[in-house]
Amino acid sequence: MKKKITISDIARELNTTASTVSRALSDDSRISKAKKKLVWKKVSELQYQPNSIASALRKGKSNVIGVIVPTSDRQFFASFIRGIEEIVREEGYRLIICQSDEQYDKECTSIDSLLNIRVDGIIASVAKNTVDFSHFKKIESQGVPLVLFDRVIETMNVNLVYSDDYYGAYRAVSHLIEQGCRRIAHFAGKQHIHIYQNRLKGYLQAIRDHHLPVDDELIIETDLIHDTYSILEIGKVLAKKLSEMPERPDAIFSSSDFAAMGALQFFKENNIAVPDEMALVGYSNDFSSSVIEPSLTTLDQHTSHMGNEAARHFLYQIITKPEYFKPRKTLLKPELVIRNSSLRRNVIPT
Amino acid sequence: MKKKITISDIARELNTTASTVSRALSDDSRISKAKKKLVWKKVSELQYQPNSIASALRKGKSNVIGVIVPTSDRQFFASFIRGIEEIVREEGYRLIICQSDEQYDKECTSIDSLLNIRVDGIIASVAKNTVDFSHFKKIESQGVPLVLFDRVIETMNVNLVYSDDYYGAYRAVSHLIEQGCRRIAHFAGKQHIHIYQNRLKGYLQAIRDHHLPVDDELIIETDLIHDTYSILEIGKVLAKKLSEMPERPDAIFSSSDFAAMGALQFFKENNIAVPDEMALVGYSNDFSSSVIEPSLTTLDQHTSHMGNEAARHFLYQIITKPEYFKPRKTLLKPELVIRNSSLRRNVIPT
DNA sequence: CTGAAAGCGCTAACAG
DNA sequence: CTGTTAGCGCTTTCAG
Repeated sequence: MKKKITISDIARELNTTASTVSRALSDDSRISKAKKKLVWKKVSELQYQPNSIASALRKGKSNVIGVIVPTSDRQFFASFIRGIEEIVREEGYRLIICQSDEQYDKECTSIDSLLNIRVDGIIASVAKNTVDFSHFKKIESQGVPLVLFDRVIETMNVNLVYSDDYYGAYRAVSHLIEQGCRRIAHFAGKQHIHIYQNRLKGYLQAIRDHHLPVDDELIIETDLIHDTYSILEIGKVLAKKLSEMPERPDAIFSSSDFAAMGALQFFKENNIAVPDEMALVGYSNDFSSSVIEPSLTTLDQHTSHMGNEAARHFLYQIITKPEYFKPRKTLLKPELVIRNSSLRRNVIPT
Repeated sequence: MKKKITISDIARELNTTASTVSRALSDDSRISKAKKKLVWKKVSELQYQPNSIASALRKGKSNVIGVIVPTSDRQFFASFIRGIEEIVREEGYRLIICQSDEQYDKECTSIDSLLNIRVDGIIASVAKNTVDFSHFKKIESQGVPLVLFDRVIETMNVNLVYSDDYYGAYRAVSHLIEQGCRRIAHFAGKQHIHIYQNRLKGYLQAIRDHHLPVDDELIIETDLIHDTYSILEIGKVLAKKLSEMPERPDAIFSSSDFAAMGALQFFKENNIAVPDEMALVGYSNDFSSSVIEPSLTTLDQHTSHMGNEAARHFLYQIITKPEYFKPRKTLLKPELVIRNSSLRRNVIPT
């Protein structure tokens, strides 16, 4: 381990003091151009690396934002993160990403570590079975800006960025009805999670608004948060169940792309024509939904845009005096991407 | 912003000193059980958050590892990161993830920031058009442990974790030949990138070992690093080109899953039967490759295992005295996942 | 325009 | 078992 060279090393070589060097480095107006030149020269000569730990300690500001996601290996969260980065990078912030792996206790320890390293803010989506929110309250009480996204806690008075799941579901189901579907099943996620609740509500409302009967048998609540391949299997199992009903439904609105794709695979294997006998709509617009055949109609949540918004909320809170600050909520409209799995008029290419 | 409470606040309230509290918190054996109890109680009472910035400054150790990836929204990198996390989390390390977005200058600034915050190590995959490596040399010269993965720099004497691309390609092409293919095209990535070079070599060797002629026309070098949807398009264009050849090839080994899928889509649209008229093998085992139809044969690189290895290399370097340390290189064998796009004996399900 | 000095919060000799 | 002291590297008054 090389000896790290510091600001005072530079000062010594230049027969000046640490404070002068510090000021030169931060381009302070009170330092002469000449001196700055000298300092810069020495800096590169000695390969000086500023120590932001020391600076952070002194300034009480770390210039890092903590991001907590349930998992980073989903396109959804990955592009969300990218969306944050786009915005904050030019303001000089770095991200530190923590994965809760959908576990409450990992979520807690993540928050603790982030608080320990004195992040300037936290952007988070809550884990699937988190029901107690005291750890999030703690962030607030430490005076650290917090923005929640997607799986938000609506009762908390913090910045929120989320997608209008009610609207998305309503839009999806209306589309299916327009396509002539009359018995529409719904793969619903666990109802303690807000987004799934709202999607169910949207589904119900659309059915009712079109004067169709609601059949509880067609609403299947299941845990849609697992690794991709497992959800695919879940989709297959549910599809089988639906296909064996005496009065088989003619469409499924699934709260997960992957469950929809699993169902689609089941139907293909069992010669149930999609979309003609069974139309399908998924949720999230994962890349694979564009590639499966027939391609899957789904809802795009403009995730990287969500990330942008979350970042802006953070920046806004940072520049606002606490006494004037009011949390902002952004609700983004998802967009229905219509593909072949629901387009009855279309010929399905094989 | 609440006043942050410190170790000395606790000390004061307990009529003791900061050092005692510090020791109690680190569970030092020299502190009495009773005192520790008291300290712990106060800690939770006052909602004390340890300041790891201060601790890091003092100890010269941050307990964070910097990870630099070209992009995090690819399954490949996402699961790699997850693989690192699995291993280092229990050793108390956090990750800070930087995306170079395949840009040389972002890569440089990422390295600088990481060095500035005094990370304990850096794990990186190099950006697609990075040709100058001085920024990586700098990491070494600062005495910071470095491990390179996937797109490594073989000439650097650091820890390396990569996949045996030569083997993967050889295996893929041999498989195609076994399936009866005789004119096998290759979508090659840009040849200044090592992994693509090795895949081309593996392709060539397999062809030669089976006494087939090498036809340069069938080897198409193209930039395979873009966003997913673009590569799909590239695949379509290349497929068209191949399909118009007087002597049409009967198989493609693509260095990218997405290009292979694009080609597959083109062939389906143009009634060229896959795999019977045209067999396909991709690379990376992206989820979508299992879902497209016919499902795509591809090479799985066991990415999260790569992440595990990278993490272990880092930990090994950390515990080894610099004078005894020798960089380790791990070359992992990819696994051919045989699916329908190359299995001629199989019936293709529609 | 520059320097001296104090201190961010914690840890680790060293001393008792 | 506990306290004293110094200092990690930087920033920032305050003083000139």
